[in-house]
Amino acid sequence: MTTRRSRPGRPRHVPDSGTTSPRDQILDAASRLFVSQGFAATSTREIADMVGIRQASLYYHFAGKDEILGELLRRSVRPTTDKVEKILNRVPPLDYETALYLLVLVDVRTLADVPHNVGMLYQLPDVAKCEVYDEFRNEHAELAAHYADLASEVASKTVRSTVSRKQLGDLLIQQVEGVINMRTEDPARKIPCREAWAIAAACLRICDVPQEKIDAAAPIAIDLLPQFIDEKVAEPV
Amino acid sequence: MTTRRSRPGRPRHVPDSGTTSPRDQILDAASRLFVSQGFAATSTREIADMVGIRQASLYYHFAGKDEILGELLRRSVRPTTDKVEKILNRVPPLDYETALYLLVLVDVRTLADVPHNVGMLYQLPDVAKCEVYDEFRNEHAELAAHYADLASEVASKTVRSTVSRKQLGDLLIQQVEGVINMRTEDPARKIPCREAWAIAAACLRICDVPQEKIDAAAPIAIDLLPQFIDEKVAEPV
DNA sequence: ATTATCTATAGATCTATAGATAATGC
DNA sequence: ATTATCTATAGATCTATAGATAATGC
Repeated sequence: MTTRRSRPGRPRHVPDSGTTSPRDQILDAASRLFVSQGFAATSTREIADMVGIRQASLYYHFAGKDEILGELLRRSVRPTTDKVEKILNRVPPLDYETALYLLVLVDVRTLADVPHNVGMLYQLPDVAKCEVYDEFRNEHAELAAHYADLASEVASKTVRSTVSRKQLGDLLIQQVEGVINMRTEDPARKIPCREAWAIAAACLRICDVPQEKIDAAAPIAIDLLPQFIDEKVAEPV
Repeated sequence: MTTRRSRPGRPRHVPDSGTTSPRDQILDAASRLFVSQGFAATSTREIADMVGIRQASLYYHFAGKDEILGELLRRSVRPTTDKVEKILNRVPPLDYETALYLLVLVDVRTLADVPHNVGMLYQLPDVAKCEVYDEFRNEHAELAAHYADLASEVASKTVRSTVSRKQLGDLLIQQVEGVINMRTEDPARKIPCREAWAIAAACLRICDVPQEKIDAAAPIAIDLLPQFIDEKVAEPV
C-alpha cells in the first residue's frame, strides 16, 4: 500500500487519490456538474465537495466560477475555422460531397467524444449570458456559414430553389448538434461509428444528394477521418 | 384618461397596466426570464420586478418557483399522444408520407409559435432535475416512438438497412427540435411557413423519400394543418 | 368581509477574502 | 521559503413566512 504522497502543500482533508493536477480535477468536476445541473444551479461548494477539497480552496486555482467556465469553454472546441479550411483544402482531389461528409463526421465525433457532453454548455442560457461566452458566438456563426457553403454546393436544384442557403446550413448544423441532445437525455449514451455515419448520410440526404454519391463519399471520408480528430479534446475523465 | 381600477385588493406599488390576470402576468414574466437566463439563475425577485409587484406577493399566487415552472410546463405542450393518434387516424385515406409531413408541420408550428420559446425549458438541465419534469420525459419518449414508427414506414430499404428504427426517429426529432435552438440563438426569429415546409421536406429526405412523393404529400398536409393547430398554446404575450 | 397586495424579516444559502497551517524543497 | 491546502467569516444574496393595509363588495 504505497501512500503516494509527494507534492508540497498542506494535505487535503480527503486525501488526493487523483492522478491529474488539481486544476484539472476541478475542471472535470465542474463540467460534470454544469452539464447535469446547469451553471447557475451549481455552487462552488458542490464543485469543491466533488473534488474533495474545501470550497475556499477553489480560489487558489481559479478567480471564480466564471473563470472555471471560461477555461472549460476554451478547452472544448468545435471544429474551428482553420480546421474546416484544412478540410476544404483537400477539396480539389475530393469532391464537395466527400468534404461535407467529412466535416459532419469530424464535428459529430468531437461532440460525441468530448468528456461529460461539454458541448451542451454552449446551449445553456445562463452560460450564454456570461461575457466569456461571446467569442464563441462568432465561431459558431462561422461554422454555420461553412456548412451553408458546402451544402449549397452539393444541394440539388429542387433543394436550392425551396430552401435558402442559410436555412440549409442551419438544418445541417441542427442535425449534427442533435448528438448533444441525445447525450443529454441519456448521459451514458455512446455514439458509435454507425450512428455517426448515419448522421452524415442524413445531412447529405437533406441536400438531396443521390444515394450513389453518398456511397462514394462515405468510404473516402471515413478513411480520412483519423487525420482530423484531435487526440485529446479536453482533460481525461 | 380612464384610470381603469376595478378589482379588489390593495393596489400595486406600480399600477397594474396589464389586461390579463396576475397569475398570467407572472407566468409570462417567468417564462421570458427562464428562457433567457435559465431557471436556477432567475430569482423570484426578478420575476416580481418584471410584473411590477413585490417579491413576496408572488407567493399569494404560487407556492414557489417550482410551481410556476410546473404550470408553464403543463401549458406548453408538444403534440401529445392523442394528437398524434388523431393524425394517424387519418392515415387510411392519407399515406404515411403525408402523415409524417403533417406531424412534423404540427410539431414545428407548435414549437415555433409558443410564446417566448418555452419549448426550450425541456432542454435545460436545471429544469430536468425538478420533479415536475418527470411526466414530460415519458411524453417525449412516446413522441419519439411515433416519429420512429412513421419514419420506418416511409424509409427506403437503404435507410432501413443502415439506420436503426430508434435512431431514425431521433434524427427526425432532432431536426424538428432545431427550431428551438434557432429561436434561442435569435429570440426575434420567426419561423415562416416556407421554413416549416423545408424542415418537413428535410425529414422526408432523411428517410430517402423520393422527391415526387414529397411533392405529393406537401400540399395535402399543408391543407390539413389548420385542423391540428391549437388556437392558444399558452397565455398571450 | 374578502381580496390582493404591501412591509419586514428570519433562516438558509452562496461567493470570495483573510489569515493559519502542514506539507515539501533547499 | 514555497506551496497547497485549511478554518473562519463577512457581506450579499435569495426563498418563504407573518402580519399589516388599502382597495372592493355586500
